[in-house]
Amino acid sequence: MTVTLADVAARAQVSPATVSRVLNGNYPVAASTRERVLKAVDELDYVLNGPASALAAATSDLVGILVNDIADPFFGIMASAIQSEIGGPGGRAGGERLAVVCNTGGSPERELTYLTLLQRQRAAAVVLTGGAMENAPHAAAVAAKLRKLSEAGTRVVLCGRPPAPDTDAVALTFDNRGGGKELTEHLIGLGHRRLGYIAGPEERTTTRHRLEGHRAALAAAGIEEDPRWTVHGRYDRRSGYEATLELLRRDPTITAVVAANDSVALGACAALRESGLRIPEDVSVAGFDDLPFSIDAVPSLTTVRLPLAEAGARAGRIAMGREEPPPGRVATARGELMVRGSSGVPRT
Amino acid sequence: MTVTLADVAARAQVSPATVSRVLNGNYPVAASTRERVLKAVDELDYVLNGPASALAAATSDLVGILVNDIADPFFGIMASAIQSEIGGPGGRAGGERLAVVCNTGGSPERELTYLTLLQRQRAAAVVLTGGAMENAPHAAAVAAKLRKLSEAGTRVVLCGRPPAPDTDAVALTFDNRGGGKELTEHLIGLGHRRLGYIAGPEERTTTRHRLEGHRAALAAAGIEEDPRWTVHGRYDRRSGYEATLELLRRDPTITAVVAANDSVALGACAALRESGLRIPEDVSVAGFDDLPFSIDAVPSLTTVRLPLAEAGARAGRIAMGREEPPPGRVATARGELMVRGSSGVPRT
DNA sequence: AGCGGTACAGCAAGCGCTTTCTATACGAGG
DNA sequence: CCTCGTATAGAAAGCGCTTGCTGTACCGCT
Repeated sequence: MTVTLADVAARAQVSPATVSRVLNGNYPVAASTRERVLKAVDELDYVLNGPASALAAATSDLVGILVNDIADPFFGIMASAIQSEIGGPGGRAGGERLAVVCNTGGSPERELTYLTLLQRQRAAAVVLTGGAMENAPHAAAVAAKLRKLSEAGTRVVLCGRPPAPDTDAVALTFDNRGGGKELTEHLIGLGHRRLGYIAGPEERTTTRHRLEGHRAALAAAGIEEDPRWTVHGRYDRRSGYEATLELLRRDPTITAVVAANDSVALGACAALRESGLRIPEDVSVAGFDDLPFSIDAVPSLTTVRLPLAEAGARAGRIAMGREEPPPGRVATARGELMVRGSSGVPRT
Repeated sequence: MTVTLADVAARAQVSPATVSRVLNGNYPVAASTRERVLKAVDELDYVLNGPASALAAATSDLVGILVNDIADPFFGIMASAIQSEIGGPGGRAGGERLAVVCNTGGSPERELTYLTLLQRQRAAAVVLTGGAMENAPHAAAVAAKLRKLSEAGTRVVLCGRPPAPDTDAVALTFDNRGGGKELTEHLIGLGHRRLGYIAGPEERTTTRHRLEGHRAALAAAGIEEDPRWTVHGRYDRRSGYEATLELLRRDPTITAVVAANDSVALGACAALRESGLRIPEDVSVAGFDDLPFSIDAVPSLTTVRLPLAEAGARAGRIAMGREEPPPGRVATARGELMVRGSSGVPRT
């Protein structure tokens, strides 16, 4: 029924071993033989059996990319960059690899299950993107899994995620804390003293770091934070909308809203506008990430640009063993403050 | 080194066959034995070898999802919906499947290569999303590939993509033509007579269908189209920005810009605004897709909502054999016109 | 002419699992 | 008490490929 290596070998009048070597191309094969084999492959329309070769060679060409939310461009951009370096089809790399994107939906169990699935497939590498859960048992479980994966020869890279202690995973992190601090400093510099903060989900490293940066800036400026000024939500627009309304309810005198990310910031803008407030005349708004649509908002969003594509590309190269891991296995990329129209001097 | 089925069997004092049966759970195994095996699996931290079982069973639990651009929420939303139904970890489905998202970047070769890779992995199902290339040789090559996949038992589903002739792929298409027509009719109804159109890349079914709908509406209203009014570009914001500038240069008197999709529309808005034109007082703008950010634009975007998530979910279920394919293997979903702030009555 | 070396090609032993077929044990029916 | 059906476990034959090792020419050299 299906064509096998043996069929090709028979047709080319060589042994299966030779066909395998032609296909893998790491062993000397005479040009004439190679040609005969290739011709047979073509005529028979032969397709290698992936599982069989993975089994025999004890390696596979699968590379897993874990993302929290595939519908969120934040992850899409990173995934795209990673994938382009993985080589996949069309990539610069030689051996074709199947880069697979797995959507965890931010759920710890799914994250773990995907890691197991990847381990089961004997993946060549795994890249985990985005913030990690701060739940201790889960973090430990993930760390254990990552250790197992490394042991089995799977390269593990964290992209936009803090280092995982007790593993030999390479981490390319973002300086979320520094970015958050800089952003809030900018607002304080403009004269803002009452700033609302819409944080992401709790138990997320990204959430915590950005919030810490924000608070550090407030503290440095001698501003005492009012607990009413912080609201937690999800990393989406809807959440930003609702949280802003809540913020306005709690303290209508705030002059700035700092959002967990750009999507949230957009939701915040919508809520402010519907509440009859002008941006930035009445309230300034700031986001985080600088996704492509942020510059198109009206007014365009003041935010912190994260080198998503660069980090992804680097993560991909490291995962492929095409670039040396950074010294100490950890590298931190800084964000860049993008001051745009949504932030201004507060009314006095 | 690595734990195998045999190790588990030894530890549980049973034969490898029994362990396999416990793990696959389709053969009667005494409760006491099962428990013993499960305990051994747990103690040894055993993980099934995917390739080996795929080889032996001649099936795999991989499901491929092909997308044109993973960084584009249009695909992200569909992929997310598909994946949630595939079962993956956490899904409602029983057997765990690895849903993998492959990013073709809109390149025909990559599309083909990914299909081969998936074929090589003996994927259980493949879902192709988004518009197809209209390049004849390529379309034929893809159709041939899809036929091969079907023959090999891989279920093939097209989501948001026109049917592939001569294959038994199930197609869930969007009525891009009808949506385009309705959108333009709306603008004409408002009084517009000179409408610019920013189309997507040529040789893309989506592009062609939307454009055809637009033209059908013009024709029906007796408006003769000026060739200067159509500009082709990519499906991204940047392209919309540039195309709009070009449109304005060619004919500064247009009163409406219809974009290939929402991202393009946003770019168009930016260009118009920078050109000192108000939306919709001076120029109306319309998009397509109704992505989440479209409602947040200022003014919010008039567009055509496509049931991305619904179609994706259905495609996922069909791919899993959990839902009957539509009669005739083809179903078409209509878009819904969303009239919002970006379209209005033209100046007279 | 005889020798070692090089360049290929083939043999055969698995890789770790699934599954068909066969064996065993037990309770029920005659 | 013997036979038979039922329930459960094991033996063993692959699945299709890779790869270490073993030939076998053929070349250049002394």
